[in-house]
Amino acid sequence: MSLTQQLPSPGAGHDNPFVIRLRLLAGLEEPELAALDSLLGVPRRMGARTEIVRAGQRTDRIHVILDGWACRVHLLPDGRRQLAALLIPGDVCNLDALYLPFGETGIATLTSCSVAAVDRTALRRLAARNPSVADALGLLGAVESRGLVERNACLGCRSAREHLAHLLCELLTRLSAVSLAKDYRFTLPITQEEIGAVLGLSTVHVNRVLQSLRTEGLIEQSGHSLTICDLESLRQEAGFRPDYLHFDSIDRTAAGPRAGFDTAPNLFDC
Amino acid sequence: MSLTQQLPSPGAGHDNPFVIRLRLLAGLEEPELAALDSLLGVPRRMGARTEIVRAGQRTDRIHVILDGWACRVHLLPDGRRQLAALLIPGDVCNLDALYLPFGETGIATLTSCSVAAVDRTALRRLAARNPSVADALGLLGAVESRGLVERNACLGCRSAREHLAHLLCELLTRLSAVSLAKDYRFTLPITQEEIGAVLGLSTVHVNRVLQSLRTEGLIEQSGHSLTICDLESLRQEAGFRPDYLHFDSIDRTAAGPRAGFDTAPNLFDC
DNA sequence: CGTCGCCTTGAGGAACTTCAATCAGGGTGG
DNA sequence: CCACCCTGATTGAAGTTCCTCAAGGCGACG
Repeated sequence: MSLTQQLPSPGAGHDNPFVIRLRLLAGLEEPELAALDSLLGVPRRMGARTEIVRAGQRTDRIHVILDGWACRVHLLPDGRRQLAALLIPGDVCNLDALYLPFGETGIATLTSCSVAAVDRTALRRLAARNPSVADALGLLGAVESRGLVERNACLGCRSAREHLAHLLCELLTRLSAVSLAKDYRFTLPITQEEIGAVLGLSTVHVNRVLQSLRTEGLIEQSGHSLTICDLESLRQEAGFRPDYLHFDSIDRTAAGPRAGFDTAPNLFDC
Repeated sequence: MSLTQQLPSPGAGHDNPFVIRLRLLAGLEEPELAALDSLLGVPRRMGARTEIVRAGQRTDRIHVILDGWACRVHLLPDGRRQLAALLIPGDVCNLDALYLPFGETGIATLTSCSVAAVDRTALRRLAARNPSVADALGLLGAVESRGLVERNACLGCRSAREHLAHLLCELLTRLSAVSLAKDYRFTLPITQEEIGAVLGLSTVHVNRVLQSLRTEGLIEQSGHSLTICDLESLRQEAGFRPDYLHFDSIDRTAAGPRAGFDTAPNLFDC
């Protein structure tokens, strides 16, 4: 689970969580990492709750979170909003803007953030010249898509409790990968209302479910710090399988079928 | 809305709905279309409700629906299933397998289907040689991702009625693009249970909501044929905006901000 | 000390589910 | 041709989950 020991490696910008992610996910090596790092402009500091990309507006830059939390906000015509993703350091905010510079979903910070950006045409040119960059981008997109499918399943099938448990498991895993969680503890710097917007639940209900997880000893909260006391139970309840996050996709590509699926039932016999 | 008049054009396989989609979406032209068409193997005929790709198993081929309906099935560890997408002629089933040959979601036919396939490495090689193919694949992926985000919003924010109305609007639009809908009428060859698995609702509830749409004269059903009697009301209720389907992305890329978004409120002021 | 944002709690209601039974249509075997 | 069966649509009734509204509490900050 702790994938972050092999970090030390010389070169520019390797404290950069985006670089960490690319190395972990896509196995990118030195020349490409440096090229990408140099395309990223100077990080911009932004306050909490400010827009990075406004919904419906053209974007010619791909944004990357280096520090802080942000989210993708999908606005419905009548004003309701669904958070389509929580973005943590290392995450690309709007990869789809590489091909679709317009969209109904915006990007906004949740906490104060440090955000870097790449021009989309510059990135596409780099990818066209450099196949392993192209592959890395393809992988990033595919993994993002998997995450969306998983969240769909959460929204469609899972109860509020399962869904919240799933989110916490996912956050622990993702934050661990960029060294932002230790000993099952991490900072959860967002409000219950925002959690509700991710889960498709009301604030009140999020509160009650969190509370029940707390009183049952599955998690502990103090201030903005959350610790998962019983990961195994939480994972079990959530039906959480970290595979879809693909923090180890390199070996995976060469591996055999996944454990637990060898005897998977026919799709229509369940 | 009828985007399919300019079809006549010489060349191989242009009755192929996949080719139609690629032309519409990515503006691909003759040499690339022919190259793609030649990579696609001989279409395979498959019966209704059979697996195309089993969840958890390695896939080295990208599948394309040429005829019939299929779906992406996401299995939860405990056996519940969520349909992550309905696939109609012209749709790519598992584009993400280009980069991630393993996954927790399978592909299965719903009706009898004709399905073609490409080897993933062959396709990647073609993309590496041919930038406009690479762009087309990128676009396909981005559009798919947009669809997932929209469905997330449906599952998270919209009521059963809104969600169903949204699905019907979406289907009309997508089917129209491949000439499978005429006069607001199309064939809906799937059961209410399957609709429920898409919407995250029980069969019984789907039945009741469909019924209310029918009695209010918004839609008509006879056998497997569905006609939308009052598209405007349906669209209004659903909050449906076809933009995310990107059937016209070429012009869109060059266009200004979208209508209705110029005055979009701040993400946090709603 | 007052205010503001956020968490918490209670009560009542709406949306949706589950269970169970019935109905309608199409195909099959006799 | 008819009895049978199987799938899928339909209906009713009872129960859960989650929502809305509304009020308090608590800590941070000016």
